[in-house]
Amino acid sequence: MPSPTDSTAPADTTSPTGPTGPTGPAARRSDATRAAILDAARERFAADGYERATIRAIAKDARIDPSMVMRYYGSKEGLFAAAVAVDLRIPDLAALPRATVGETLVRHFLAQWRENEVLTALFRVAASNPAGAERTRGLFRDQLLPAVRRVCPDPEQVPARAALVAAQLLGFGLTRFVLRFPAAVELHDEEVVAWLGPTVQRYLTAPHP
Amino acid sequence: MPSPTDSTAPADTTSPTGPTGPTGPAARRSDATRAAILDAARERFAADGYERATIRAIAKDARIDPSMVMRYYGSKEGLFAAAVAVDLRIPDLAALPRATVGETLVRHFLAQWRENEVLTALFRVAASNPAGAERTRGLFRDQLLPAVRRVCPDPEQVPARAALVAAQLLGFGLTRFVLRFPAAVELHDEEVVAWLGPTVQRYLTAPHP
DNA sequence: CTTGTTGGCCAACACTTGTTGGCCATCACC
DNA sequence: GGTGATGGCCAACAAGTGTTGGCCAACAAG
Repeated sequence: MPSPTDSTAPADTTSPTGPTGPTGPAARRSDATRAAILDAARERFAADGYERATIRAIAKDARIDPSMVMRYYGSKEGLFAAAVAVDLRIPDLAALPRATVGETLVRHFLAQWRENEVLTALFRVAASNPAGAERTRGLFRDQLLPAVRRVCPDPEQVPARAALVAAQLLGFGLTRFVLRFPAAVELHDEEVVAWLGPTVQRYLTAPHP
Repeated sequence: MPSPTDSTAPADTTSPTGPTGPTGPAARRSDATRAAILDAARERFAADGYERATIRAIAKDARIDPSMVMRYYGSKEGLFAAAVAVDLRIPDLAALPRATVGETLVRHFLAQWRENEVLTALFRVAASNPAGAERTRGLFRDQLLPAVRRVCPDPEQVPARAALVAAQLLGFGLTRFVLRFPAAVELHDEEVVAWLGPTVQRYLTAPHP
């Protein structure tokens, strides 16, 4: 499986737009199309899940031919991998007042979930697609676990505490953004923070019961 | 959409096994096959989700012809509806010591989830299938909401508290049984009760923050 | 102007899906 | 024994899927 960042497109040996400027690698004419495909893919995966988000539908949304998707991303799996490359940008919990880590995390995840439909796409797919599930486990392992480690002194307890935090945050995201329980949708963000904040705080810092 | 209990099979006007006994409606010769189909369907839906759980695969598991599935359940949607008819059997929270409702609920859901793979099937499907999502909203509305109402005096707060409970319980079920985060799988049930019990207790009985 | 590369589309392939209709064996009942 | 319903399978259909290869226009380099 190709990494999320590389494409299966022909290697860019020579830059058609002249020498690469100092601002980054050469911008190709097709970059706009590539981005349009990724946007459409995220939207479709978030709305329909993996199987029903067809390449034809994604291509139609991006206003290009389905075969272009294959040329740029190799396969549907490659497209998915590229579309849901997520960086949670979890703040450094060790740099915060210890009593506020719970509330901070809840606020952060609410914001992330709302502004990035990629999370909805990822979890919708993860529920019924092995590759998607593996991707979420990677997220947990590589991003949440290290963050929790910064706030929990006993390394032995880190996985359990991180799992509890994940269950709570992911559970609320699921009920609100994926399953769309009306009661979860209608809660104000401040209420959510007030309820979930202390829970996450306890999972992170309370002594093992 | 047919109700979960009725099938699209030809109406049983005359009982082939003689007059109906006092133990219930006539047992038909095909009942074993019907049950085998439902079992196989639950297993496949739980393992693969809606789209990849093909009727052909389900029929193969049940050792019958795919066309039988159509005859007995009308369509794939009808089969799904029949396969994931779930009764959570939530205990009457008003009959319990008020301080134990949280722990009781957590224990109850852990048991339900483990012994009934139907929950895994339902939530796996719900994440990417509108009909499945609607089904989970019905579960929330018709089974969890009334249970919470029995323990919460203020009707105005019931939906929010129920949503929080659902988020926590469903979130853990998701991480352990659907996404299979190792850290969530390895937690002992008693640890889960010790951590989640107080959370659910607070969501149910603590004063509005 | 020629030439080679890049971006793009069209048409098709091979396969799987849900679904349907027809045919045959079995069994209860007259 | 006849007869009709019931349980079951086989073969096919139409639609939709991911994927592939070939063709064409635009444009930069020589």
